[in-house]
Amino acid sequence: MARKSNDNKQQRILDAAVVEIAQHGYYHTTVARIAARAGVADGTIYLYFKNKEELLLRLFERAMERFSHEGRERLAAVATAREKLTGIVDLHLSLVGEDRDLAIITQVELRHSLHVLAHLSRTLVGDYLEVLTRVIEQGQAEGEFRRDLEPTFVAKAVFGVLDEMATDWVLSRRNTRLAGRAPAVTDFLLSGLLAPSDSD
Amino acid sequence: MARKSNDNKQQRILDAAVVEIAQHGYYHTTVARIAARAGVADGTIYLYFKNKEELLLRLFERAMERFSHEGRERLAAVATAREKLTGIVDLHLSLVGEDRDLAIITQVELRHSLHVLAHLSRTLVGDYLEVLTRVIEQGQAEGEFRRDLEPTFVAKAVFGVLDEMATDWVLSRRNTRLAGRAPAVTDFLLSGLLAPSDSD
DNA sequence: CTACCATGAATGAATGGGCATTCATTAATA
DNA sequence: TATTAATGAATGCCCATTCATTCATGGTAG
Repeated sequence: MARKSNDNKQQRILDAAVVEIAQHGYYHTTVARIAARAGVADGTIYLYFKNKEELLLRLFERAMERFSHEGRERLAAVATAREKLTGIVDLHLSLVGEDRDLAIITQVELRHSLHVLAHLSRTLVGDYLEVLTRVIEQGQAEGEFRRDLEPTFVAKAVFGVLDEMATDWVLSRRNTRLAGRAPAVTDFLLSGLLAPSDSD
Repeated sequence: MARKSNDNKQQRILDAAVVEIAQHGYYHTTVARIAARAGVADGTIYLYFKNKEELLLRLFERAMERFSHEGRERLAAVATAREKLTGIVDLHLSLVGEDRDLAIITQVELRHSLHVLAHLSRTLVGDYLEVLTRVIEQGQAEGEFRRDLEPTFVAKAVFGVLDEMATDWVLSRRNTRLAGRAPAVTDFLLSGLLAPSDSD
C-alpha cells in the first residue's frame, strides 16, 4: 500500500493514542504501542506527527474543534445570557461525559506539565474562557446578572466548577451520566449557596 | 560525616525537589539534579525515599499537613458555617499563593497521571472534601444555606472554584496576591450570579 | 588520654533497561 | 520507471537505581 492512503491513517493513530494514553498515561505509553494499536509501523507515526508530544496536543485540538463547533451552534440558537450559560454547562458536561478515555486525556494527561498547560490555557482554553466572559457581560448588560462581579473572574469560576465535576466523574468509577449534573451546576452557579433571605 | 546526621537531610531533599520539579517538571527532573541541589549524593536520595515517585507524593503530603493543621485551628475559632466557609476559602488561597514553586507542584505536576490523581483524590483531597461537606451540612442545619443542594456536590463545586483560581494564578505570571481574590470567591459562592430579584 | 574498632551513613561510578527517533530498504501506485 | 508511502530494525541517549567502597563517629580497652 502506498499513495492514495492517508486514508484515515492520521485519525486511526489519534484514536489509538486516546485509548493507549488513557490506559497507561502519556509517559508510560510507548510510540510503538500506539503504532501497534493503530495497525501501522512505528515510523509511520512520524510521517503524520512531528513527535510524541505533538500527537498529544493534536488529540486535544481535535476534541476542542468539536466542542467549539457545537458550542457556536447552541449559542446562536438561544437569546438570553441565562439560556446561553445553561447551554454551555450542558454541552461541556455532555461532551466530556461522552467518552471516558478522551476525558482521561483532557482532565488528566494533558495537564502533566506546566509547559503544556500554559500553552493550552493561552490558546484553546483561553478562547473558551473568552466566550464565557462575553456571555457574562451580556447578562450584566441585560440586567439579569449581578454587575458587581468581574466577568473574567466569573468565567474562571464557572470553568472551575465544570472542570471539577468532569475530573470527579473521570476518577469515580461509577456509571452515572455526567450530563445529569448540569441542572444542579447551573442552579448553583446562578443562585449560590445562601438560603433565600427571611423576607421571602 | 555520618551518624547524628539525618539532620534535616530529608527536608533539604524535599526542598530541592520542589524547586527542580517546579522548574523542569517531574519527568524532566533527574534524581541527580535534585541530589545536586540538595547537596547530597545521588544514592542518598534512596536512603530517605523508596523511589522518585514516592518523593513526589511526600511533597504533597508535607504541604497538606500544614494545610490540615492550620485549617483545623481556623475552623475551631469560628462558629457559623458561613464563617467557616469564608475561612477555608481564605486559607486555601493564602497557602497556595504563598509559594509559587510549591503551587506548581500541587496544581500541575501532581496531576500527571490517573494513578497519582486517583490516589490523592481518595486520600488527602478526599479528606479535604469531607471537611467541606460537613461545613455545608452545618450551614444547612442552621438554615443559612439552601437545603435543596447536595452537600457533597457543593463541596466539589467550591473546591473546583478554588482550584481553578489557584491554577490560573500559577499560570499567570502577574504578581497579584492570590489571597486577594478570597472575598470575591466567597461572595460568588454564597450569592451566585443572578442579580437580586426586582422586588428589591 | 590515645589507639582502635564497629557501626551505619553517605558516596558516586557503573549498570541496565527502556524507548523516542531515524533512515536504508521495500512496496505500491501512476 | 519514477515517485512517494510505509516499514521496522537499529541506534543512541537518557536516567533511575544499585552497591561496593569510603568516611565519620562514639564506644572500648589498654
